[in-house]
Amino acid sequence: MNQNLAKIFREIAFYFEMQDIVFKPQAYEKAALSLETLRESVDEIYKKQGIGGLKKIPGVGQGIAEKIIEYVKTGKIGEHQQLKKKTPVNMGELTGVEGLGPKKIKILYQKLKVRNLNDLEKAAKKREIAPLFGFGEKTEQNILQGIEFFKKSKGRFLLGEILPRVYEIIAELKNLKEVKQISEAGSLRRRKETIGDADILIAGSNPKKVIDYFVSLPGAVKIWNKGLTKASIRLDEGFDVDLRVLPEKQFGSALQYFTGSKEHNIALRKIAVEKGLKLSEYGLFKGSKMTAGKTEEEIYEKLGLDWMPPEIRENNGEIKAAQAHQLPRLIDINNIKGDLHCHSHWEAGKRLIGEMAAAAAKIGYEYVGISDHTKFLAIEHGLDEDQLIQQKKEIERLNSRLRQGFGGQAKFRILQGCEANIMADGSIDIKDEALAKLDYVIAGVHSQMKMTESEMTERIVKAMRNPNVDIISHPTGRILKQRDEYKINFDRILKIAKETGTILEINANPYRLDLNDKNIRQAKKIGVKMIINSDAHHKEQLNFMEYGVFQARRGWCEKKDVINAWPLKKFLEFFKKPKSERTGFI
DNA sequence: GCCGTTTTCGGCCCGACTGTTTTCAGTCG
Repeated sequence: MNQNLAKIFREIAFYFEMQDIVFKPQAYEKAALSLETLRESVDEIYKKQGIGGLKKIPGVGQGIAEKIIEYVKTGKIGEHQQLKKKTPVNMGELTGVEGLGPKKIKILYQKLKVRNLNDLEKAAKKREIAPLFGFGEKTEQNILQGIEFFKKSKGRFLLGEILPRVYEIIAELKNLKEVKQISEAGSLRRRKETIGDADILIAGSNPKKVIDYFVSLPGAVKIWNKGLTKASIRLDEGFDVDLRVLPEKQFGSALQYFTGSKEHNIALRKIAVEKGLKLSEYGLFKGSKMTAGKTEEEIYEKLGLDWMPPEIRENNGEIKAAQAHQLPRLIDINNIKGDLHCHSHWEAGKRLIGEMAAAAAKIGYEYVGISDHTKFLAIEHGLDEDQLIQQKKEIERLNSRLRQGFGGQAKFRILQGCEANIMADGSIDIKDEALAKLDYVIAGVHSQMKMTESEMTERIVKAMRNPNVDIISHPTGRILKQRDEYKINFDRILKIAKETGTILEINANPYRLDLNDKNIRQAKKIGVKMIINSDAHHKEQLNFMEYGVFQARRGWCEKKDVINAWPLKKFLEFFKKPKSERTGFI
C-alpha cells in the first residue's frame, strides 16, 4: 500500500515538473519519501486515527492526506489518472535513461509519441531525436548508450560488485603526489546494498592533472564528461565513477555533502539556516566568512551535532540522536568473533571443514560453525541424521587436534550446526533428536517460496516454535536484482522471534543482505537478537562478513544486538540455555 | 502542496557541467 502510493506520488511530482509547476513536485516527492520509510500502512493509520493521523506523517498536509484517503477508498487517485492519460509514458523506464528528465520526456512524447524504452530506442535508431528542438546529435547518441546501460544493469549494482573495484581505483589515484586526501562518497560510502554509481572525492593540488589521470585509468571505456573540477567515466564492468577534486580546506564539507544522503543534507542545511549559517560543499559559512570545512567533524560540531558514521545518514532519526549526543555505538567488523553459517560440502570432501576452520582462525575468529544443508536439499548434498553424526565425529577429532596443537592453548573452536529446511508445513526435515545433538541449528526456507502471506508467516512461526531451532537464516528470502522477498508479516515474525528466543540472521552474502536495514532496525527496537553470517560456500567467502556488518550498521546495530560479536564463553552459555530462557539474556 | 521557537503567508538547498537554443535550460547529485 505505502510503496504503491509512494510510486504514484513520485509520478505526480514528475508530471508537475513536466508542466513547469514549481514547489509542488518537491512536496509530492517528500510525501513519497515519507511513505517509503513509514512503518505502518496508511490504511491502518487512516482506520485508527482518520485524516488527523495521516497529517502527522511528515510532508503530508490536507491536500495529500485527501489523496491518500482517495487511494485507500478507491485504489486510485483521480488526478494521477488524468495526468497519466494526458501523457501516458512509462516513467520508470524513461527516467532510468541517463540524461532524460521530465522536460525532455515531455517533448519526446509530444513530438514522437515515445512512451517507453522500446519506442525511445526505435526513435533514436531512426535518427528522429537529433533534429528536435533542444536535442542534437550527441543527445541522441547518449540516449542510445543510456538505453544499453539501463537494459544491462537495470540501473543498479551490488555494493559487493563495486566496492572492491573502487578500492583499487583509489589505490591507483593515491600514486599521484597531487592527491593529498581521498575517499569514496555517496551511497557507496553509506554502504547501501545497491549503488547507482560510485563517487570519489580528492583533496589536493593540480586538479587538471588528477582528472587527466583519472579519465585515462585502465578499464575506463567512456568519458561522460570532464571539467575543471570533476569528471565522470564508465568502467568496463558497466558502472560509472564520478570524481571531484577540490582544495584541502574544503575536503570535509565536500565529503559531507557528497556522502549525503540527500535527505540528510537537506535537514542539515536547514539547521545551518536556523543558526544563520549557510552550508554547501564549499564549507560552512557565516555571511562570507568560512567557519568550517576542513573536516566533517568540525562541520557537525559547529551545527551542534556529534559526528556520525555515513551508514546512518538517511534522515531517519540520526540528526536528533546526534543533537542529543545519543548516537548508537555501531558494531564494527573487528567486533565479530565468529561465523556460524559456513558450508563444508561434507559429501564432496570432509577436508573442507579443516580448510574453513583454518581460514576462520586466520581472520582472527574465536569460533566457526559448520552448518551444511540437510537432506531435503538433495541437490546441495544435504546431510541426513546419520551423516550429521559422522560429521560430528570428524569435527570432534579436529577440535581435539586443535587443543593439542598450537601449544595446547588454541582457543579456537569448531562448532557443529546445520542449515535445515523449513518445509511447507513448518516442520523441519531432520528429526528433533538429531537436531538436539548439534551445537546449534539454523533453519531456513529453501522451497515453495510463493505462498500467501499468512501461510508463509505461519510456516516460519512454526519453525521458530521448535525448541531446537536457534536461528532463522535469510529470513525474508530476497535475492537482490533477481527475486523479491517472500510475502511475510514481518511484525509477526519479530514478535514470535522475541517470544521464543529465536535469533534472526543477517545474511552477509552481497546478493542477499537479508535482513535488510529496515528489518534490522525494527528487530533491534523490539529486542530480537541477530547474528551476522557469511553463508560461505568456500573459504574466500568468509570475507562476505563485512557486507553483513555494513548492513547491520545501516540498521543501527550495536555489539550487544549481534550474538556473534560476543566472546566465545558468553556465546556458548547462551546456546546452552533452553531457548525459552534466552530472551532477556544480555 | 507543505510548513511554522521569525507560524496562516511567503518561503521552499545549491552548484557544476553538457549540449545546444551562443546565453541558458535541463539534468544530476
